[in-house]
Amino acid sequence: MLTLKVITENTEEVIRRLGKKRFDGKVIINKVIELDKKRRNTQVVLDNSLSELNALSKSIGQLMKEGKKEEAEAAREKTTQLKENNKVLENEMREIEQELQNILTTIPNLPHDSVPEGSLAEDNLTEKTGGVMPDLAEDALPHWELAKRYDIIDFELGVKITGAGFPVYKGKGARLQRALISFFLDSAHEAGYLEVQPPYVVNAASGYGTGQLPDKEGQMYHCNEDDLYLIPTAEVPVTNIYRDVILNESDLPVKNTAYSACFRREAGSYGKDVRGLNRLHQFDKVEIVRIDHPDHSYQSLTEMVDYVQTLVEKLELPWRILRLCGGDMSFTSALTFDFEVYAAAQKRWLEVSSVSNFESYQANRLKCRFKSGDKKPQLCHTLNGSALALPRIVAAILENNQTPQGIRIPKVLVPYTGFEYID
RNA sequence: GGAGAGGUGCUCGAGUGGUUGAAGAGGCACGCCUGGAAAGCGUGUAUACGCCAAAAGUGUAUCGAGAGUUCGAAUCUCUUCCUCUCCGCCA
Repeated sequence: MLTLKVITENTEEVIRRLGKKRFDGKVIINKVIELDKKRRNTQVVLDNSLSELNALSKSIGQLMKEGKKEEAEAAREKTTQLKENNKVLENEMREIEQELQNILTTIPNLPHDSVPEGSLAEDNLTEKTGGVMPDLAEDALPHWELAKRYDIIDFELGVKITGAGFPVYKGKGARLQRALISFFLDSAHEAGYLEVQPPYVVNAASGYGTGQLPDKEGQMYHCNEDDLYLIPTAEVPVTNIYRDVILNESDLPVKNTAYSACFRREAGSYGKDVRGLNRLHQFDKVEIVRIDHPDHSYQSLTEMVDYVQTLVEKLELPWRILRLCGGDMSFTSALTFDFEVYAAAQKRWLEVSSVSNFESYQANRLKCRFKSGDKKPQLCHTLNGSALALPRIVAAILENNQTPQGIRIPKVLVPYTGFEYID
């Protein structure tokens, strides 16, 4: 959520920058400013009125003590009207604040100045590429065929047990999953991230804190009985560790990593995008999260991107980094880099990581602040990135590393899998 | 699921209607003391939203949350959420 301060002090700039996100803010921003003005005015009147009532009450107490009954009685009568007046003002205030809040949650974050213009995937800027494109035979198989051939991932079985998008990993398939998780967690640990194991189910306040609610309500699985949500990413529980927290400036940057299963309803997805492992309702991911000082957050973002790059390099996959254009970025992000790896049989780039700086947008909802010395608390910046999401990594490994003697496991993973080939 | 207890500041903990934003202790910060440290002494130590050009200052709100009683609520009533203990069930 944008702060009122930013909106009221840099109105024109806010509207201009929102335009880059394909969000027409002219009307809505002016509405915010108007409401904010109304809110201030109402508060002045209300505060004065409350103040008067407080003073009156105090004097009544005093008068009673002194035994001046009549005077106290007179003062008491005066309070009646004040109280009625206050009630009206309080309701008005509440309505204004509610409306303001409702509007603010519909305004996306401002994109960073370096975000390219555009609204389509084609408008994303390729920042960097690396790795070697595999030279596959004409009859190379897509990963869902390979999964079947080697009997390592059973999509039909998942359909039977749960439904589409919930595959069952078996044998070396399951062990590969576990190997990747361990490899990613160990790497993050070495890079200085504190490992945490968060809950996979969160309350509404947490969903709201990171921005899944109310904007993306329909994307999360919801447990009606207990009013809890299955996490779509570990970002939600991990970032919410810092909800309503005031950190010391010296604690920054906070660096956390977590593995979790992720659950996404993916309503409306179809076709080749959801084939095989390309898009699942449940998948595994290791996430990195940082809470940082505003002056340092872009340095952190760079470090995180560099870190993720080391992962895809170690996995020997062809990769590229995209700087997302305004229209392709998430609602809450200020700057996002996507990592894609090439799946050579599908001949497609697959997104495996998204690394973002949310600046103070999430922190404002979370009320995640830091304090330096005796200065006023200030909003932190929050960042996160996948490091990495498993299914598409697995898809690319299967497709790119297919050989006549089986699927070759990247060297870095062999100590984790305990085997060199899936055969 | 059944029964009970409880939710106060960074922490512990007092507080059953009237300068209580909240005693006391601890912690922390700064200062004094010291050759240095400890001890000791002193001072300070919430957040949000306003007012003010700004600082100084000042108003309002906040003792889990919401509503109510009252001139006045941390204190009384109701609702609700959460935590803990015991029993039951159970990885």
